[in-house]
Amino acid sequence: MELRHLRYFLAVGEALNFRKAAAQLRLAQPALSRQVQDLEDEIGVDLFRRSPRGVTLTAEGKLFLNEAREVLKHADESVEKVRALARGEYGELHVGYAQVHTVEILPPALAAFQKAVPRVKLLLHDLSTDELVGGLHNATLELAVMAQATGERTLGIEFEVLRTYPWCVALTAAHPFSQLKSVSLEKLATEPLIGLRRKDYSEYYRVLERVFASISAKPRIAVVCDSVSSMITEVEAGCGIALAPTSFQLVAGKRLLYRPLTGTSETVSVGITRATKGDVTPAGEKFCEVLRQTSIEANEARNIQSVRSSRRRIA
Amino acid sequence: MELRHLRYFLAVGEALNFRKAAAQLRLAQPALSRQVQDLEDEIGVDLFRRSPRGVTLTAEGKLFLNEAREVLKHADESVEKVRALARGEYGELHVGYAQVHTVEILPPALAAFQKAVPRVKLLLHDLSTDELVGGLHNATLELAVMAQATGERTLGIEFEVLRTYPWCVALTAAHPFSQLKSVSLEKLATEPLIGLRRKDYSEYYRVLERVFASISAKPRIAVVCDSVSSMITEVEAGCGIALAPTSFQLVAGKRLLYRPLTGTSETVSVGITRATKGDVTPAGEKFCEVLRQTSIEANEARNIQSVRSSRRRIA
DNA sequence: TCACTGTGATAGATTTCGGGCATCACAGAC
DNA sequence: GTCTGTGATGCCCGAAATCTATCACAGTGA
Repeated sequence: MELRHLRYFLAVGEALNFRKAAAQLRLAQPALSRQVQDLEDEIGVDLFRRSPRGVTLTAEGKLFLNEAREVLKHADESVEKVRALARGEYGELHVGYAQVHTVEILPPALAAFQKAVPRVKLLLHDLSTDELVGGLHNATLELAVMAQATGERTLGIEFEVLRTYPWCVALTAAHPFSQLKSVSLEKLATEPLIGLRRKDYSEYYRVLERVFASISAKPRIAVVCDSVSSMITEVEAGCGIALAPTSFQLVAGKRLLYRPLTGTSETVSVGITRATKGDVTPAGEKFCEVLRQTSIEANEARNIQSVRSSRRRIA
Repeated sequence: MELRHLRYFLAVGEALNFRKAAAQLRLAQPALSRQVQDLEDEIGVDLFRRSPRGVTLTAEGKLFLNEAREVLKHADESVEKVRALARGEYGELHVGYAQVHTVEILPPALAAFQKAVPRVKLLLHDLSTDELVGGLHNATLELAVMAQATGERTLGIEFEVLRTYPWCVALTAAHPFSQLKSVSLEKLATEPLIGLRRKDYSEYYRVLERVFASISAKPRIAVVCDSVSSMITEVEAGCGIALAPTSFQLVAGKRLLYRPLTGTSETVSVGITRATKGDVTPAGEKFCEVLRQTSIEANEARNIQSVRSSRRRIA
């Protein structure tokens, strides 16, 4: 049995007339008769009652008509799915992300992506930097949206900047630095800091040590936190101040105050990370495109805003 | 696209080797390669990555492998269903029945039928005699298990006896007739009877009048009931006695007493009723066969019992 | 009553295409 | 290097799907 048999049977079953069905199929009537007969022979059941006045479906024919319709539909849908997968409009997409660095980038991208390709199931994995890199290496993750990682583990890893955040100092109104317009690196070096656990946030330490090395100092970590949310709590509780990228503000919001850090041009680059020879699916490429697009749009919106505020300052 | 393409693709996708897959399909390798290429061309997506060392599935290929498997399974199952329908092992079967007359016949038949052909969905319709005959005529019902109907409406209706029940008199211990071993027709004619509504039980009246006509009498119906259950209640309440087939005992049980009716050889025949030119499906025929078989078995069991009880009487 | 119409089936010719054979090109293994 | 095993390609044959022409049948209508 071939799909041809089902297509032909379906046409006859719907037209209840071999000649008309044959015309619809752009086929001569005898060919159609023959194929339908072959089908009946093969399944060993009469599907039609034939008479010189036309055909009617038997009970078996009625059942098989629905079945044939479904099988053909199933086959069509299967092909469509594969084509959609190839176009990046269907399938699953595993994307890792770093919570703190992506609060600004990810939400609009997700919204735009779901609108553009609703049939792609986007599976988000909130992981630490090390886990993200690991996931990309072992292909658990296709892409990651995160701060740029450095060091040996990034061999075979590609990074594409979407946005950069300068570093700032997070503190409470009670802290003396809150009186300053900005905090210099030298001043910061004298302060006990709230830091993150080295095990999960090795990148944070890498930056911290690089920045302080530029003034031949070492950071004094007074409290070690295992997550950004506890870091916020610690700072809020007045246990110390924290060095963080400005994206931090979007997470902590008005719970804390923020001051620019001077004395370094170090920034945090946030963007798309992927394995160099990890195969990114069409859906993955599409998601990258959406990320780029929404990032550009967000940057433009921010620039317009900053132009406006500078105008206000001028005025 | 034909099922052949799916079968071939499936073989290659599972073997991940064209030559081995071709051997399994009892086909030369080039033919298989060609067909799979045709499939890929048609859907416009590469399903395999080919190399001189073998083949691997692409992501699209993996998806389509499952789809192909399902479509082929779907097609197979469709054919199997139609064949099962033709064998009477699948489908729906609408059977009407008369509650009172079939308490002995139907339950064992249903059990045996469900065991024999579990994939047939048997739909039972508890209806009055007139509704049953109507259902057979308009093909709502394929078969009915009921007491034999007579009169004009049974034109084009066939009946096959499964069992006969003599008539008896149902009464309470308080009634004087309860002292009798049996009740003669003449005695019954003097009694006010509990009857059924003529509208729904025309057959009952036909019999009643025929029986009493044999002694040139007319039945005195004191109370008219619209169902057998209310008839039982009326008799139980002492409002009168009722003429009923002995199958009645199986419904009313020990709530009432029963005495044989003498003076008539009239019996109620219960069996299979069908429309003469109504097409009975294989499943319907199968159900008839089960009805006959279980009826025979039940009759044999009853005969053995009656032999035993007569032996007891002799002893 | 008899030609006419429309039905599906059948017979034989034709064409299409699925499949077989021989062979090629390639990449590891030895 | 040779050998082995992989899939692809070119060419041919034959099965089978299709086409044309025709038949057989049963209503319809003049």
